[in-house]
Order: sequence, then structure tokens, then C-alpha cells
Amino acid sequence: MLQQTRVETVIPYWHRFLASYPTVESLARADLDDVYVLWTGLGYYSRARNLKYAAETVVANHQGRLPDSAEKLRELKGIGRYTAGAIASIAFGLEEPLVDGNVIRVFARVLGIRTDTTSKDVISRLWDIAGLLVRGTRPGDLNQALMELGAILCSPRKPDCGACPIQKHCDAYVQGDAESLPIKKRKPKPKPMRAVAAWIERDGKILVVRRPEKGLMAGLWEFPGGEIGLKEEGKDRCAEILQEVVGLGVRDPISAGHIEHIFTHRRLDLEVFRCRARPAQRVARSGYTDHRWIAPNTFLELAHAGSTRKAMRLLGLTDEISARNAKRKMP
DNA sequence: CAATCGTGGGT
DNA sequence: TACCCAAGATT
Repeated sequence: MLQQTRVETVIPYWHRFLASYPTVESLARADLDDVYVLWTGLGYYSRARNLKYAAETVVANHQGRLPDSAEKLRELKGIGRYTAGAIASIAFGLEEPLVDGNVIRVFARVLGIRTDTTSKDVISRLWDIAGLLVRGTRPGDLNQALMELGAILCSPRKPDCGACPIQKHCDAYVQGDAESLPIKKRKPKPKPMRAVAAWIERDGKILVVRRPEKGLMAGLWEFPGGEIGLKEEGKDRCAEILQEVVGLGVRDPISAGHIEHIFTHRRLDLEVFRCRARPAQRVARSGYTDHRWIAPNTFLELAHAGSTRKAMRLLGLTDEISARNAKRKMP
């Protein structure tokens, strides 16, 4: 959960997750759909699938106990170099290093690294240095201290150098350029993208579809729809797309408005329509892995992404149901 | 190696 | 507003 996600964001999800799946065995036995529900709103949903798959592997191949070496941990789905180092050092007390965004920033400043820190060369060197530092009796504490230093004092903007315990050892502090480090390649802007989605009602129920297990919002439920050209008319394309993806003919799509949603690499403009399916038709899916006709309010109980949540709100679905069941109001 | 994969907070 | 960033991993 912590991969690319702030601790404060993770905490309520972590409590709910552990309440549902307190053991590796319980997660291994779980229904993947239920795991996705607990991940709703957290993002990077492949982590949920990988975590469940890893739990199954641990039960099947490791007697239900996590392997106690960084090398073996890395063989599990979703566990890369950082996570293996974190588990090995913090949970097992092994002298294994870790390098995350915080550590990169701390090292770049302390050591005065003024070249691109995203290069393979520099990253490799940082891992070597972390490996030298972690030797000792409390490797987990050393690793967490490095990350905490980066998160609390040695922050990306306005680092609190005055309170830093290693100020006098810091090259960037001496040079006075801490705020401009580390140097990174700038990331491309999110590309504009348009899509339509439809509330299709029949006999008081609406049609929802499940996305494939790979790609954007993998495995999540959404309103049926699809991508359209940047200059196309949403209303015209809506009926055509529904015919393509669910095999339903609809009449008179009426726009309920647009929502905007920013992903890391996409800027989505989603136009949402209400329409009715012509009677006596069967759903014929294309691209989706499942579909259901559900009572509208129960959509909130299925795993879904933030963009779908916005569409729901636009269509008048409130989050009263999930708010009742959750300690914290879902985003 | 570059692209992909979410979302929320901060400046 | 626009951009950066977060206890990264996978393809």
C-alpha cells in the first residue's frame, strides 16, 4: 500500500484491510473482487492483485510464512527491490538496504549529487551507499530514520535545515542549494483524452461492467462506455460505442455533464449520458470481463476508481452507503 | 530504458 | 493553474 502512496493516505485503508484479512491465509483464500473493494480509492490497483497473488504463493510454497531473505522476497509478485529491503530490515532485522524517494533526496543533498538522480548509474551508487550505512544492530531503524528524515525535515520544498541533525555533514547545506536537489528529468504532461460513459437503465436496474485485469483501472467496475476522439461529438459516439462494447441499442442518450479526472499520464474528460436500452436485448460484451444489472445504489459497494466515483456523483449516486460502513468517508 | 499505472496534498 | 511528489513495480 505504501508504494508511491503517503503514509497518511494508507493508514485507514490499512486498518480496514487488516480487519478483513488479518492473516496471509485469509488473504490467500479471499475473493479477489473483495480485495479490490478494500482498495477502492487507493489507486494503483494492480498492487491489490499482486498482493493477493503473493499471499497465495506464500501459502502454497512457503508454509504461510514470508521468506526471510530479501532475495526470496523479491520473487513474490509486487515485491521489488525497495519492498524486499524494507521487509527484510524492518520485519526480520536483516542488514538489507532500501532506497526510496526520500533516501534519494537525502543522499543527493548530503553527498551533493548534482547530476540526474534518475540515471541507472546514480541509483546504483545510492544502493551501494545505503548498503554500507545499514550495517549494524538495528538496520530497520536506520532505514526508517533515513526515510523519516527525508519525509519530515529534508522535504522536497523548504527543507528545515536548521533542525537537521546532520546539517554540518550536508554538502547541499554548505553550498546552499538544498532546495534545488535532487535533479530529475521532468515528467511528461498528462495527455488529453476523452471518453463517454452511460447510465443504462432497464427495469429499475443499471448496467455495470468490469474492466480487464491489465491496464488502466484493472479489474474495476464502471459504467459501460469508451474512448472517443478529441473533437468528436460525445452524443453521436455514445450510442455507437454502447453497441460495440455491450451490444445494446439505446435511444436518445441525454448528457448529464462532464467530469474531469487527472491520472499520472492522462487527463480525462468524461461525458456521462443517461439512456434506456431498447427492450428484449441481451448484453454482448466486448473488452469487458463481466457485467451485471444492479440496483443503482449498490454500485458504491463494487470496486471502482475515482473517475467512476465522480461519474456516480454526477448521476446522483451518493456515498451514504459506503460512509455508513467505513470509519472514514471514502474519497 | 521509457512507458504505464491513481490519487491526494502541497506550493 | 500547473507542477511536483509520494515507504515503486512491472512490462
